[in-house]
Amino acid sequence: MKYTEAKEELIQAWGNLGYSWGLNKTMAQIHALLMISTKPLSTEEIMQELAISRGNANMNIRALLDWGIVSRVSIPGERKEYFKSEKDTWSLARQVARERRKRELEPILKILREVSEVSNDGTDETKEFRKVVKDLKNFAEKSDNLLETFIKAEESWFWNSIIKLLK
Amino acid sequence: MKYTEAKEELIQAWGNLGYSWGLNKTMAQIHALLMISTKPLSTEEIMQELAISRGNANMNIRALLDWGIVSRVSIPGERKEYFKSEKDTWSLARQVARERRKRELEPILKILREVSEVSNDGTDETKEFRKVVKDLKNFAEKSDNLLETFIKAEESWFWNSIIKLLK
DNA sequence: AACATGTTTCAATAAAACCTGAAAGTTTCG
DNA sequence: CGAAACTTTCAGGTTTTATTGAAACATGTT
Repeated sequence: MKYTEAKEELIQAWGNLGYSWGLNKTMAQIHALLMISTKPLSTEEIMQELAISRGNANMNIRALLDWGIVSRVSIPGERKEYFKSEKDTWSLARQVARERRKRELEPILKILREVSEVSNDGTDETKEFRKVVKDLKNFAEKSDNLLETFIKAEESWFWNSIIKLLK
Repeated sequence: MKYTEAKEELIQAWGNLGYSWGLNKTMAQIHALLMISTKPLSTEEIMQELAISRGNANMNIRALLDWGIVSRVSIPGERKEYFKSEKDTWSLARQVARERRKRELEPILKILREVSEVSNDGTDETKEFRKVVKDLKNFAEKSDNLLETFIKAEESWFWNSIIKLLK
């Protein structure tokens, strides 16, 4: 397989995967581009490679900075801004986990805590509701702890434990 | 907090969460409804509760059946079909993990395996590309194994191991 | 067969998400 | 200051995705 073809395909696939991780397609594609680039890229270069507009490039780069998985790089003597991606897959995953925890798990936990205060009026509906919410809360809290551990863990420690688990 | 209010809020929140799990909003809301219902519901009842059309209800119920997290129930003497959700949070999570693995992780693994065959022409670009792909592949494979274990695991065994991990 | 009861499909429509490009804004430097 | 170099914003246009509702389809029942 040729390089340009492989590159094309990876960017495409990354676009889809990123999408299911809560990024959007373009965001994920910019990220893929930066992942495989040997050097930081400017907005200009990104626009060109992906054939997207300046506004689009700008907005999605900002979103990536927001997620904390891309950073600005200044090159001495140049006024343009350049961008590079965190390349270590492990830190990348940790960062994504951190964001998703903040954006998704925490809000639902908040709601679950709120609605678990529903007044018990003795009807079956309420009883069932309380039961379901309790279970969900329990699960969500366990997941939250697990995620937190993941986020804080060292790579080697984590995988070693997991490998033990898998055996 | 009153029941109807709590119910409303939970359905709303579940809609959002479900969305970030790869379901769509309505699908997730139907699911929430079935989770807290004390009895199986008919299409009619679902339409009413969520104020959605028949077509919409039908399509999303089908999608939930497809994901394997909702099942049909027939009530003797009734012609209508009723639906109920798997209520055990743990099996639910397992089922979602199973589907997402199939729908997301496997496709990207396939691509990663393909593009890792990129011919090494000695340029820096190719070198970097091969390195990145190798790392990603490694990570994706580890995740795949972990997911598989999760999917196959017994609840108690899994959480016990995790609790040990967390300590 | 005609009817009643329920389910599925799908073309049209509506809503949401996304992208563009030009204009406005900012920073740097002579 | 004023111009050049670069970045950000945002109204309007495009694409994608979700929803409706009515017609077609099934499956009994009389």
